[in-house]
Amino acid sequence: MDEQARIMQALGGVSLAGHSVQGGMALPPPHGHDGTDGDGRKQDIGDILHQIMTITDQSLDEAQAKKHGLNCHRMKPALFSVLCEIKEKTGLSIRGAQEEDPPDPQLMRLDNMLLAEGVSGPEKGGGSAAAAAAAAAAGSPADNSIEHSDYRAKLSQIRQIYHTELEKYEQACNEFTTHVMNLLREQSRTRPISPKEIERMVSIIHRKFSSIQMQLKQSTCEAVMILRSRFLDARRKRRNFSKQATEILNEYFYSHLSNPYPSEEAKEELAKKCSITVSQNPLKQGSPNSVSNWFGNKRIRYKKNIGKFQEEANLYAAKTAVTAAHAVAAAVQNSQTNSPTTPNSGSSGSFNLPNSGDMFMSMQNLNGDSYQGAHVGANVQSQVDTLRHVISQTAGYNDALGGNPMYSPHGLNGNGGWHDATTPSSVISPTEGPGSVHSDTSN
DNA sequence: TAATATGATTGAGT
DNA sequence: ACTCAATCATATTA
Repeated sequence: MDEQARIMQALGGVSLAGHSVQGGMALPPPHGHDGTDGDGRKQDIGDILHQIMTITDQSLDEAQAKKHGLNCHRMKPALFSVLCEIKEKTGLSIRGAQEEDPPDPQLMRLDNMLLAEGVSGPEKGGGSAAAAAAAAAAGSPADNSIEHSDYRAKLSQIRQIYHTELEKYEQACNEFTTHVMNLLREQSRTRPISPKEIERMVSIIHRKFSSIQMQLKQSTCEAVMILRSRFLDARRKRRNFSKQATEILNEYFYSHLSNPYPSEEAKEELAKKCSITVSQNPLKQGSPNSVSNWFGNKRIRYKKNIGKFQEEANLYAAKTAVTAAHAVAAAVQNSQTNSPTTPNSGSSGSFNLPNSGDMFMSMQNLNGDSYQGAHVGANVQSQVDTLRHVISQTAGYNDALGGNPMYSPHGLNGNGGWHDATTPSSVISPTEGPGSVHSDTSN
C-alpha cells in the first residue's frame, strides 16, 4: 500500500493522474489545471491504473487479455519510464548482493564423504569387478567375495538412488529457474527488471535447491554409514584366512624368523599368494594391510609364548628344509651348466619363498649353530652362495631332517624384541664364506 | 558353552 | 609410517 501511495504521488508529480483509485486513496488535484480539457486523459490513466491494481483479481485469460491491452496501450512507454524513475528513487535495486557465499563446511564434509565412499564422483566399478574376478580365479573362499559383492551391490544401489534423485532435483531446479526467468522477462516488459535482479533471483532459487540437495546428501551419507556398519565392521564380520593362506604366511614367518618384517613388496606378494587380494575391509584397500596385521599379531604372539609355537616352528622349519632340498637339487643341476659366479636373477625384487635367503640361516640353526645377530636381514642371497653353503652343511642338514630340529628364535634379543628391527636392506654377514653378500632385494 | 584362536583396531612410542 | 602392546569381537574347538 505504501508503494501504491508513492506511485500515485509520483504519477501526480508528473501530472498524469489525479483521480481516486481503489481503496479511496485520493491524490491532490493537479495544480494549474482547470480540470476540463484533460478530463479524458485523466479518465484514461485512471482506468489503466485501476486495471493494474485489479489485475490480480482476474482470471488468467482475462488478465492475459488485459495485459496485452496494456502492453499495446499508447501510454505504456510513459508509464514504464515512470516506473523506472520510481524504482531509481526508491532504491529497490539490489544492494550489495552478497554474492560468493562461502562454501558451507557441512556441505563440503558431506561431499567429501560421498566422494570417499564412491557414491559421488566417477564410477569405479571396473577395478573392483576385476579384483573380484581375480579373487574368484585364484580360488579364494567365495564367502568373502560374496559378502563383498553384496556390499558393492547395496552401495551401487545407494549410488544409483542418489544420482537419480540428484538429477531430479537438478532438473526441477532448472525448470523452475527457467520458468521464473521467463516470468521475469515477460514482466520486464511492463515493469523495470534489471538483469542483475534476475540473476539474484536465480541464485536464490539455486540456494534453496542446494539446501534440498544437502538433505539428500545427508540421508545418503547416513545410508552409507549404516551399510558400512552392517557389512564392513571387520570386527563383527571377522573371517579366518584360509588354511592355505595361513600356511604361506607361516612359511614366510618362520623362514624369516630372524627378521619377520616383510617389505611392502613382500607383503603384496604374500597377499597375492594368499588370495587375500581383497581385504576384509575394502575401504582400506588392504591386502597388504591384512598381511601387516597378520605379521603384527604373529610377532607379538610368538614372542609372548615361544614355547607354544615351538612345534609349529619346527614343522615349518622342516617344511622349509624339504623345499630347500629341492631347490638345492635344482640349483646343483643348474650350477653344472652355469658359471658359479653368475649372480642370481632373484634380485629382481620379487621374493621367492622357498629360495629366500633366510633359508640358509634356517639351515644353520637347524645345524645347532648359534648365529645370534649375525644374519639379520638376510633374506635373499645369490643362489650360488646358498648352494655353496648348503652343500658345505649337508651333514647338518640331514640331521635336521632326521632328528631334532629345535628352531630357536635367534632373531630375538634379550629384551624380547627382534633386535635391529630396522629395515633390513643390505647386510653383509660376517659369518659367511668369502664373497657372499646378502642383497635382500625383497626389502 | 566355556576356552581358545584369530583378525582387526586403537593408542602410544619411535 | 611403522611397530608394539593391549584389547575387542568374532570364529573355532573341546
